[in-house]
Amino acid sequence: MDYLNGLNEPQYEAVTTLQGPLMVLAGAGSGKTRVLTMRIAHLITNGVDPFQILALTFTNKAAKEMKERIAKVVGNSNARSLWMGTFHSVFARILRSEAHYLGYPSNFTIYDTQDSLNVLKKVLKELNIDSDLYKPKKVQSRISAYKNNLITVNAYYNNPEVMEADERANMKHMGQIYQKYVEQCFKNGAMDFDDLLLRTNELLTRFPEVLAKYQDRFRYILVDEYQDTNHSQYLIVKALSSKFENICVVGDDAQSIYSFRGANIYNILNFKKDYPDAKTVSLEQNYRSTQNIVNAANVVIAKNKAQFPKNVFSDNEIGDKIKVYRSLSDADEANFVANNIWEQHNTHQRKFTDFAILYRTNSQTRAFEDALRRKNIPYRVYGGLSFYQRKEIKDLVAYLRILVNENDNEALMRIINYPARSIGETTQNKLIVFADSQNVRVVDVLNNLGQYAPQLGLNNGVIAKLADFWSMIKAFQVMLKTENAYTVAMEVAQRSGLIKFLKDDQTPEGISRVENVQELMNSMQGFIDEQKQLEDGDPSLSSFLENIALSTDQDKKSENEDQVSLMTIHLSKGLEFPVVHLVGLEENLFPSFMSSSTREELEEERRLFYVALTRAEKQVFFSYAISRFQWGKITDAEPSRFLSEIDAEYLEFVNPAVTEKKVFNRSGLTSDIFGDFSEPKFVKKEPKKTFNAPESTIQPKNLKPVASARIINPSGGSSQDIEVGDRVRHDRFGVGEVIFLDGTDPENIKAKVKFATEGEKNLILKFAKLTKI
DNA sequence: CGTTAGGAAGACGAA
DNA sequence: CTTCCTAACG
Repeated sequence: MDYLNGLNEPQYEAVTTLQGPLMVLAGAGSGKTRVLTMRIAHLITNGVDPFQILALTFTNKAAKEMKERIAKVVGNSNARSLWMGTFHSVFARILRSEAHYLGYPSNFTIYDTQDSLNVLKKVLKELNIDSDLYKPKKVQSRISAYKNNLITVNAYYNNPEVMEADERANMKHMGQIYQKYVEQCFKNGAMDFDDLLLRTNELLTRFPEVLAKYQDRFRYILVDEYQDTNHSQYLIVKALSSKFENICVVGDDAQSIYSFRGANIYNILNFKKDYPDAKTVSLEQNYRSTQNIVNAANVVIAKNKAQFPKNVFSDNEIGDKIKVYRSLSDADEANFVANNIWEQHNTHQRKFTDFAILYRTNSQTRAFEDALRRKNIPYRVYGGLSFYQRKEIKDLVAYLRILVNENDNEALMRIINYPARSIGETTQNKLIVFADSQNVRVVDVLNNLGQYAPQLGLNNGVIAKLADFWSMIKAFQVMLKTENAYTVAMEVAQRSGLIKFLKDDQTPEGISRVENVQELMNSMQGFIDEQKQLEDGDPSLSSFLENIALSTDQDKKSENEDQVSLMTIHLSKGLEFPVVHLVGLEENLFPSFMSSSTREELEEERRLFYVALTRAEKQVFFSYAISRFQWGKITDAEPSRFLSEIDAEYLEFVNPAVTEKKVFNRSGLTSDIFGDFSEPKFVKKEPKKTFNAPESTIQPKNLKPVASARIINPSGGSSQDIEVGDRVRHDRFGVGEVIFLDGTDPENIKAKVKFATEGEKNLILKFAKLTKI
């Protein structure tokens, strides 16, 4: 049992308490993952069948890593039979095998947020509901809230409270919309993310024999990140564990950051009420960060009211103070960060992977990408528009989805005329209207085209096109019975005309789309190979589709490349980095303007701040800008209140040096710049245009990132200095050389460029979108 | 039927 | 600024 060596006292207790309810309050960096893995290993070495252990993690990547670590202690075959994964993936798997209870096909499609939004938009249109009053996103989040609170359509109509709330919000048609949306998803054989949990609850409550089966199987249940579970997840865990009560939850109330998607911090705060016999263990020693970082984080989080009292501490070195950098603009901030990383890389022997840039919103990435790219610093952006949300990927995936579940009307309508095959809007509408009138699905009409054709009111040419299209799909389906998923997908990509269509577009965007499709094919091949090696692996197409539907950005494996990580704070949960740049510390950005109205919202923002801070091992850099380019114009900003919540003793203000003096030579300003956060008024007096240096007025497109082809979000738009003699690319005129620059007003600099093919052109830099090459 | 230009509206976080 | 949607044209 040498794996127990080296655990501290509370860790040891958490690992060796195997029976009964247990709550482990694990502060940031307190060795939580280690405790979880060792506890599972300990269960197995004490004779528990791994098959009877269910471990719910926050990401699939975490599950995978934990399994590997467990395997090292108890061996591969033992670790393999563990049930381990996210709520969504574990219960999707269970729902597939029990789908018949609910009237669902076992090959149901999983709709992501985008898919479900599309369904909703159609529902709103069909019901003739004004989408100005009923913003699809708003409607979607309300429906999500119903589902997460187990308010089914029936329950909705029996719940005057909720109905009244909707009426007060001027949304009295919500019930109608909700019902239609659920019906449509059911008809499509599809579940959205919330359904995976809601339907699991339905399964467990309506069918006692199913509940009993899984209660008996999962005798030991562990839940990681318990503070971020929602009501629906809470009930699933409660139901499954109620027989044996061997339930171990691990979490940190100070790190609850997902209430916007229904997470309920009271699940963890009230654990003792649910299980009065529960034992509580607190892991308070932080092994990750310096004392300075831990102390600063403690000071901030102490401002929150709703939390367990705790005393997180570090025995590590005291460490550097947190450096605070005040910048003039978002571009300036990005330059500071890039310079800083560059310098530390060169002088302190740090690898690029040691650095993380954490921000509140995805839209902040661009400035940093530009700055890093200009310095040739390799980086990788996590999150944002994820790979699988790209249009070209969704298009190909829609074809594949149809093969697995032809009832998936969303997928069908997406591809029926893509690439264009003359099945236009009019035809599509006729199909839909007709299918509705016959109370069948569009796919049923296609399957019985001969029978229905006379009634459709379409001419023979169009009918032939429909028949062609559908026989192609049918051929793919037949092929799928004998060939593997990769072969079929390749055939689909080619025969559907998708690849050809994409290849016709020779713009850099078009080329990258083809590469993306190629990348999807590669990842599919990789998935198949991986699954084949697993004893219980499933290399089928439907398995692949489920995998990508539930994949997270963290799940994508890093290539072991030396790259700076860029991500939102939400995505950084559970990760750690030697050096963290926490950027955009401004009021209305962080805390977000959407979340500063109530105390609850503000406390969550503060927890988010806490999470960001505690990602760092050695060094933290804060930065904020006093003006920022957003919504197409420059906006003034004040420093975030979180900065003023940290005692000055933990902070150090960095001199912003040259840029500042260049722009501000007015006396007095530079001297008190770092003084007073509480008096932001002088910030507002700053002249706005001064920040608009030439670099921010040039917006070249299609900059190829130097980092690598793996960058998730390589869309262009950047700023850079252009000088006489530079070689540049213009969207229309091609490549040329800058021969003359004219003008001092940054808004209005003209450039004379000699193009190879087009001759000399006078261009206004602001509009010309030149790319330096 | 398909493409494109132009206008309106949208932006916090994400399985 | 970007994305989405509609209107007009080819």
